[in-house]
Amino acid sequence: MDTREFKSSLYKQLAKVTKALSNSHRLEILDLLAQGSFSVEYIAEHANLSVANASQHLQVLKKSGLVDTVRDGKYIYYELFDERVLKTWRALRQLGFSRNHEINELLEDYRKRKDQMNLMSSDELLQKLKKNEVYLIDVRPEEEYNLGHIKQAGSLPHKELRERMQELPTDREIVAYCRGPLCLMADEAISMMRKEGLNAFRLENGFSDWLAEKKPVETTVK
Amino acid sequence: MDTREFKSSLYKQLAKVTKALSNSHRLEILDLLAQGSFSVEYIAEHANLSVANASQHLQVLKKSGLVDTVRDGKYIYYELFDERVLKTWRALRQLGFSRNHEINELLEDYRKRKDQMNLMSSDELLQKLKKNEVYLIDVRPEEEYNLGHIKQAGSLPHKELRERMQELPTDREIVAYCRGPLCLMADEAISMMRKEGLNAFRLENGFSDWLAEKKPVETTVK
DNA sequence: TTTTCATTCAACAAACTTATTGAATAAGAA
DNA sequence: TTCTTATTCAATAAGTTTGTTGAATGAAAA
Repeated sequence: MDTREFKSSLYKQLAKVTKALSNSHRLEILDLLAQGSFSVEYIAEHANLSVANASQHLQVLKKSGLVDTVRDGKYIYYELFDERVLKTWRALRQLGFSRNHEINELLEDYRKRKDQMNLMSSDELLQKLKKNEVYLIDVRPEEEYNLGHIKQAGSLPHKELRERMQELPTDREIVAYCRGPLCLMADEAISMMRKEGLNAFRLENGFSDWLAEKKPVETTVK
Repeated sequence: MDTREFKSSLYKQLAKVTKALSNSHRLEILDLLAQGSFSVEYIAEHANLSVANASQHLQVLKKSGLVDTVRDGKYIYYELFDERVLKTWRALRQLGFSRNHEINELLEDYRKRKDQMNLMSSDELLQKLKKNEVYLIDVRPEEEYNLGHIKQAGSLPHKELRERMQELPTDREIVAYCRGPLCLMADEAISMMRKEGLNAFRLENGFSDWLAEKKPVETTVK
C-alpha cells in the first residue's frame, strides 16, 4: 500500500462516522439519546418513524460506533457510546446553528408565533432555585424524567399538562424545560400556560445542556 | 406548519451541514484548508482529484457554509469559514479516531513498517526549542510554510528533502512536522532521514494542533 | 414446550450522490 | 479587442442511501 492509497483509506474510515451523522432522522435519534437509553419502539414513536426504519437507522449508528445496546428483558435499549459522542453532537449542533441562517429564522419564527417566548438562562434559574423563587417543571415524558432531571424539578409531562394545569401556582414564576434547544414540548407548554394567565418561562436550552454544564441533577430511584 | 413538520425541518437543516461532511474527499479538503487558503487547482492536486471534481466538492462545502472564497487575481482561494469549523472538524476527527479501531490500527501499522516512529510531544519540543537543542523543519509545501509555521522552524519541503539532505546537522536531534496527525509527509521524511543515520523525530500531531494549542507561530513576510 | 412480541432481515423501487467528460464562463493579460 | 486559463456548469452513468413491505429471528413469558 503506497502513501496515497493509505491516506485515502484513512479519510474513508473517518467518513464512516460522518456518514452515520449525515441523516436528519439519525440526528434526531441522537438528540433523543442524549436524554438516556430507550427501546427501538420508543425511539421510533418519538422520532416519528416506523419500527423497521428506526431499527435500520439505529443499526447504522451502532456500526459506526456512535451508540451501543443493552438488553433488559424483552427490550433492547440503545444509548450513546460515551461522552465524546455527546460533545461532538453539541459541536455540530452549534456549527449548524451558526452556519445555517434558516435554522435560526425557523426557530425565531416559531417562537414568535407562539406568543413572544420568555427565555430564562440556566444561571438565572439556578439563582432563583436557591432562593425558592420559581416553580420548575420538566415536561419531557416521565421515562426521561426518571432517568435524570434538574434538581428540584417536578415531572409534568407535556401530554398531561392540560388536565393538570390546576396543580400549578398562580403566584410564582413557572419555568418549564425539555430536552434541548430543538425540543418543542417546552415551547408548547409555555404557550398553553400563558394562555391560562400563568407567569411561565422557558429554560433557554434544556436538560442536555444542563448536564453538559455539570449543574445539579437528580434521579428518581425506584 | 405543525410541530412535527417544524421539528423535521429543523433536523433537515442541521443535516445539511453533516451531509457536507459525509464524504472522505471533503474531509481531506477540510484538513488541507486547516493549513490556510488555497486555489482550486492546488486543492485538486493535493487531494488527488480532478479540477472539476474538486470544484464540485468545494461548492458543496461552500453551500453548507463551511468554507468561503476570496478572489485574488486569476485565482479563487478557498478557506474555512471560521474557528468553529476547525473546532468541529477536530472534535469529529477525535471521535473518529476513538470510535474506529481500524484507523488506529492503520496508523500504527503504517508507522511500524516505516521503522519504529519516534514521536515527540509538542511540550517537549517547546522546551527543547527554548534551549536550542533541536533543529526543527517544516516539511509541508513552501506555500503552506509561508502562510504560517512554528516559530524557529525552517522550511524543507518533503519533495526537496532528498537533494537537500546535506543541509541537516548530524550532531543534533532533528524534528520534522507537517499538517496534522493524518499528514504522512513527516512520516516519510523521518524514515528517509533515519536511513541516512540522522537522529530524526516526528512532532506528535502537527501544525493544525500546534495552532489550536495557541503555541508560538510566525509568518513569512513578503 | 409453545406462544408472544420486540427486533431484525431481505427485497425492492425511488431518490440521491458521485466521478467523468467536454463545453461554457468570465476575469486578467496581451 | 482577442487570447489565455482558472473555474464552473451540464449531462450522463454507476453506485449508494432511503423507506416500505412482509416475513424471519430469537429471547422471554406462559
